[in-house]
Amino acid sequence: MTQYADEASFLANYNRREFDAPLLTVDPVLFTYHQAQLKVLLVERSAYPERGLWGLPGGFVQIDTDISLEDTARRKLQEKTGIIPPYLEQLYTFGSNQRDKRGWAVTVAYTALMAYQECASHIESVSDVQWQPLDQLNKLTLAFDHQQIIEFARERLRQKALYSIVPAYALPEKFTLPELQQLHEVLLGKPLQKKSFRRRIEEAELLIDTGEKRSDGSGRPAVLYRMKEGAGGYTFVRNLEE
Amino acid sequence: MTQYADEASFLANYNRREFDAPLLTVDPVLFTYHQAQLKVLLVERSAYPERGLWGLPGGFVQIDTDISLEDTARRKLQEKTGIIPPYLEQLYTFGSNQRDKRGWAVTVAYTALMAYQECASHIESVSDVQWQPLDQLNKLTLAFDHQQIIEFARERLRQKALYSIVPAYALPEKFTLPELQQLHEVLLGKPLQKKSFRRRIEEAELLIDTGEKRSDGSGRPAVLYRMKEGAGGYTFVRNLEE
DNA sequence: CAAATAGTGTCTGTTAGACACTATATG
DNA sequence: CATATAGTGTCTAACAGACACTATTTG
Repeated sequence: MTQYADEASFLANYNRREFDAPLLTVDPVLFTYHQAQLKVLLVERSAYPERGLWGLPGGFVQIDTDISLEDTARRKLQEKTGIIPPYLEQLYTFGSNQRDKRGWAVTVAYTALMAYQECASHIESVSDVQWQPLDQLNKLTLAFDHQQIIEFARERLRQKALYSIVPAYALPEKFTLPELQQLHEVLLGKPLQKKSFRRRIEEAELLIDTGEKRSDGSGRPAVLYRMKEGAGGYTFVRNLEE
Repeated sequence: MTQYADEASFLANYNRREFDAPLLTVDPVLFTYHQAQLKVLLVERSAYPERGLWGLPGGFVQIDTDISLEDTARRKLQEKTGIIPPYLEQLYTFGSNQRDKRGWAVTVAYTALMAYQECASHIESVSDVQWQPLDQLNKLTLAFDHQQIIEFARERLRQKALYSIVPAYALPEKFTLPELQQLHEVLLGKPLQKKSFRRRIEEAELLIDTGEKRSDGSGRPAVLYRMKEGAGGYTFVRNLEE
C-alpha cells in the first residue's frame, strides 16, 4: 500500500475507481390512496438489466448534481411525476451480492407519499409510468427485489398508521376525517372505532378545520381539514390496537 | 449509449468502474453500558483521510467475501472486538458530497449493543480501540461526521428505551431489573418509576428468572434474569413518559 | 437494631375500545 | 318521511404514574 506524506498528497492521488465497489442506487417507493386502494408508482424499465419489467422509479446518484441521497430521491420522483411529494423519508438500505445480476448492489430506499390527483395528468401522458394497486402486485413480476422493498415499505407505513397520521400525506391537501380513517383501515386491514380515531387526532390538535365541507352526494357532509405544520412528525404515546 | 441485443450480452460487457460513483462504507455504532455510563466503541484511524482521528469501526464492503451489508458490519465488529454482538440493527444511511474530503460518500450505519466485559480483554490488548463514554464525546474531534452519526444512534436508542427492552443487549447475559432500569434512566436522562418499569416487563413475560441472585454488598440481593428469545423484538403498546 | 437496596400493593390519571346516541345531508 | 353518512356522549378496560409499604440483605 502506498504511503503518503500528508493528507493533501493522499487526496491529490486518490482514485475512486481504483477498487471494485457495490453499485449504489436510490429507490423511492411512492404510495398514494385512490378509489379505496393503496397504489404504488411503477416505471417500465427501458434498458438492461431487467429491461421490460416494471420497477421502482429509482436510479443512480449523480455525483455532480445531487448533493445528498434525499436529493437523488427527490430528483427521480420529480422526473417521473412532475412533482416533489410532500412526504419523503428514508426507509431502509438493501445491499447484497444477490439482488442484481450485475453483482454486489446497494439501494437506499425511501418512502414517499402524495395525493393521486397531483400528478394524474403527468402520468396519463406517458406509457411507462403507472399507479399499481398494491393488492394486485402479485400479478406482476417486478425488477430486482423491488417486490420485497415495496412490501417492506408498506409494512412500515402500516406501523405508522398505529401511532401517527403520516398516511394523510397520501391524501389531497384538504381531506375529511372519514377519508383518513378509511385509509388507515386499508393500511391496517381492519376497521377502527370512529370515536377513538377522531378523539386522539382532535385532542392532539393535528388538523385545521378549513371551514369547508364536502358531501359525497348522500348523507351529512364531512368537514374538510388540512394538516397542521409538523403534524406528520407527531407520535401518539399509545398505539391503536394491532 | 451502446445498445445490446439481449441481457446476456449487456451483462458480458458491463463494467462497474465505468462511472464515478459515491464511496460506500458501513459504520457500526457499538454501544455498551459500564460503570453507570453509556460508552461507544471508537477506533484510531491509521490511514488517510482523517488519519490520527478517532472514528467508528467501519470500512468498505468487500465484494468478494461479504454477502450482505449486515455481513460487513459484523465483520468489522468482529475485527475490532473479537466478538459478534448479540444486537445489530440498521440505523440510517448518510450520504452527501460534503461528509468526506474524497468527495461523494455514503455510509450505511448500524447500531450494535453488547456487554462491556465480553471484549474487555481483547480491547485492552490493543491501543487503537477504546470505549469512549458518551458524555465525554465533545472533548474528542471525531473523523468525518461520526459525531453526528453517534448522536443519531443514541437518539434512536433513547426512543427504543420508551417502548422496548432493546437496551438490555448492552448488559451481560444475566442482569438484574435495577441494572436495566438504571440503563434506561441514563438513556432517557430522567428517573423512572420502579413499579411501572418492572410491571410492564413482568406482564409481557420478557425475562427468565435464572434462580440466581446478586448482591452489591449492601442491601437486598436482586434477582438475575436472562432475556427470553425474541424479547428484543417486543414493543409495548404504550410508551413510557418522555 | 439501622441502613441500604429490592420488590409489592394500591390508588389515580390518561387514553383507547365499545356502542348507542344525535346531527345534517339527499331524495 | 326514510336512508345515509358525519359526528358525539359516555361507560369500560388497560396500563402507566405516584408513592407508601414490605422484604431481605450487611454490619
